[in-house]
Amino acid sequence: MQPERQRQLSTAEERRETVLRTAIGAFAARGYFGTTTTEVAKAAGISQAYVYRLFTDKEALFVAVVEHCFVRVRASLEAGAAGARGSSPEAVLSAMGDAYAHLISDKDLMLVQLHAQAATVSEPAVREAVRAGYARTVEYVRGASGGDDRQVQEFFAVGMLCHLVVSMDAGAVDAPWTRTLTAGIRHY
Amino acid sequence: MQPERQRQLSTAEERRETVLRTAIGAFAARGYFGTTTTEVAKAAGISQAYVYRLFTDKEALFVAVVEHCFVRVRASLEAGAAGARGSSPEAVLSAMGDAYAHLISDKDLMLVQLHAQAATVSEPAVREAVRAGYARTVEYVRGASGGDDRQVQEFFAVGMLCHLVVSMDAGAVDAPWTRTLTAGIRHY
DNA sequence: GTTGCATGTGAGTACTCAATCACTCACACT
DNA sequence: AGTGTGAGTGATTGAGTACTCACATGCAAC
Repeated sequence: MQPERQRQLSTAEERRETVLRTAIGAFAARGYFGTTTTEVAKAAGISQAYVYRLFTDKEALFVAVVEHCFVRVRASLEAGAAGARGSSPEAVLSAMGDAYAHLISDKDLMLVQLHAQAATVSEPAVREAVRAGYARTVEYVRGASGGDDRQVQEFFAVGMLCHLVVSMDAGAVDAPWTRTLTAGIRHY
Repeated sequence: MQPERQRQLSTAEERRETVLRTAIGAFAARGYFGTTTTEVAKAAGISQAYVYRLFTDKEALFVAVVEHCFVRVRASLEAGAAGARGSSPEAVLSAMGDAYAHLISDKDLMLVQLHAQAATVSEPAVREAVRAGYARTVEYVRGASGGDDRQVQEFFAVGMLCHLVVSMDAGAVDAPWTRTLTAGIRHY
């Protein structure tokens, strides 16, 4: 027998990544204030006490989750843009929008962004993370698409409208007003 | 002396209105989960116990606050539209946007809307209130402006972008990315 | 002025939450 | 086998939390 990987303990770094991944699902439903560290621990399959060995406190945990979300969003935009390199700004923005629509077909990622935006008001650390996340994302979208201010702004405005539609689950309501708001918004 | 109003006790209905008005400021900072009923009581100048005589529970209180916000938003849009009656859809939408910008120069109203949107995910009663609020608002904007689906959708997309900008306090950050996001967004 | 009812509160209850700590166990290395 | 270190947990704590209830007070009508 080879000395194949058989240990039952993970490294702290692996655990941290597991927590970041699974905590998205936990925070998605009830946000920063409404989600307990016990729920996060359960989602990651560890004890609540151990959460505090991996992250200094609940705020640091949430901030790490938010940063993780922004990284994933950017990765998805990059993948989308890669398929339309050299095209017109409109085409690149459309490809990015499409990639993003795929990314958030699982709603949790988007919901965490929404909750982070709300928590921003009272939690300075979260505000810094969200600002930094949008700063990088806006500049990336501008650079990769070559679009002007107007186009980039519209890209994010539509993204925000998307957040509204998803949070209300407007897709589940068939009415003129939901059709107006969701018109042309891709979802998979 | 006339029998002028001199009583020190309010009617329950008056108190309820006071609570709705002042609770906006309380909920604005930390949202549904993060705000305590004690804070709401303090803001209204009554005891925490009495909050529960005026509203059946915290959820009903928050829902009432959210509905109150939507009423105020609609009133402000109506006032804006009144000043541009008979003009082109673009002009009416612009007047509405201007009225809304004035309304939310005090950020609390907008922040409550944002927090309500977030709470929507896990609180069905809040979801219903938010859906009903947007349903009426979308139809009002459509009817009063005479704009088509595309214009109405953009009106709300810009509104959502506005929420993002205010929640992050992007106006306080002077950088290319904030200038891109806030370009053309009125604030007073 | 006393009766009846609505307004309003102080002092709780039962519970949950973030955070801590003493502790056990797994593993690599000698 | 022995030892040092990092992974991981059960039990607990102290500070809130939503919500309740017995009781007080204001006020109008008779």
